[in-house]
Amino acid sequence: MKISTRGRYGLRAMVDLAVYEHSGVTPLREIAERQNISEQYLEQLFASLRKSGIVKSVRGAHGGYLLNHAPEEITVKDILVALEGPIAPVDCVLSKDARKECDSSDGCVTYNLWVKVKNNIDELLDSVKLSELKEEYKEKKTTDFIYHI
Amino acid sequence: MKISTRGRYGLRAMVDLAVYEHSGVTPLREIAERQNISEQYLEQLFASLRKSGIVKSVRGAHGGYLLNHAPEEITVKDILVALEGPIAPVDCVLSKDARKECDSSDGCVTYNLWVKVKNNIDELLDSVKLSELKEEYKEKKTTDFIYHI
DNA sequence: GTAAAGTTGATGAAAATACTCGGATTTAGA
DNA sequence: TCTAAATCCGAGTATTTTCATCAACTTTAC
Repeated sequence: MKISTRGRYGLRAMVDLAVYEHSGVTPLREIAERQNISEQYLEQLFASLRKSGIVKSVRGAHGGYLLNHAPEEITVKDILVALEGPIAPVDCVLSKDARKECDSSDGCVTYNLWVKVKNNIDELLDSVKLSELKEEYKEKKTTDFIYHI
Repeated sequence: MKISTRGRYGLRAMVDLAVYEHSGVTPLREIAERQNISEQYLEQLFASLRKSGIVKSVRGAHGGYLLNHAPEEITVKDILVALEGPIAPVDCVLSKDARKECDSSDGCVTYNLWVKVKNNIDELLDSVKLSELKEEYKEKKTTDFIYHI
């Protein structure tokens, strides 16, 4: 029941991208440096994010990535789903097909439980916007600054 | 963000054990047959369940396993934690030590989010008792019976 | 034209997970 | 007392997932 590094790194990178958005496109090299994540690994993650329409890319020299929507309109769930696929404790809650695969010798007594868990997580992840994490990040930076005087 | 087969199989096995509890000890062979899970794999799972004090064992011929508490007093969370370890989306929400390991170059902006997710799941899994799943199972069986007339 | 930057696919190492095997120990009952 | 049925235990294997790297290619600013 863990979020993989794809999700964790990717979310951190997205917060970083949102924070530095005002200065135009951001090349992965910068995010890699600031967040201490391998640039080539970030390439993989951003390929997924781009295909999901969460970021857009500008190719060529001085290119990089941009948010494709305002941070208020991007949820944590959007980002995690793009990176990890659907968030579900078990596959059978995702589709009828997956449910059929289920070895139903238990009559799926646990099915309702897993549905509840999935809905709970979905709702929570959907309620947190990228903009909120962005503000938190900026506050944190300020606090660090004051602290180090 | 998946529950492993340890958790899924183990939970099913526990529901089975609860349903057939009235007839005394239940050997793994029976659970394995009814639930279609390898008996040897079940041995591993029940070793964990026993060490966590959720079930107790009776060795020797005509031995088997028993619930160590009433089904009303066993929660789904108890079972999953015994089988999979602590349920947390990321390690840093589990202890101060784990948090220190965290590569804090992001100032842990995502920390609060993960704490919320963990608490949410914890609360939900804690609220569902084994007795509820047991009743669901029995209802399901009855329905199946009527349906097949 | 060239250097910077994104794009893509292949691949490999490491870790976690799922599952098996063989044998030791315990115990009820013939 | 012997045997069959169980748990108990440690190791070992196979598969899958995760993490990361590399190389070749395309696009574009200057």
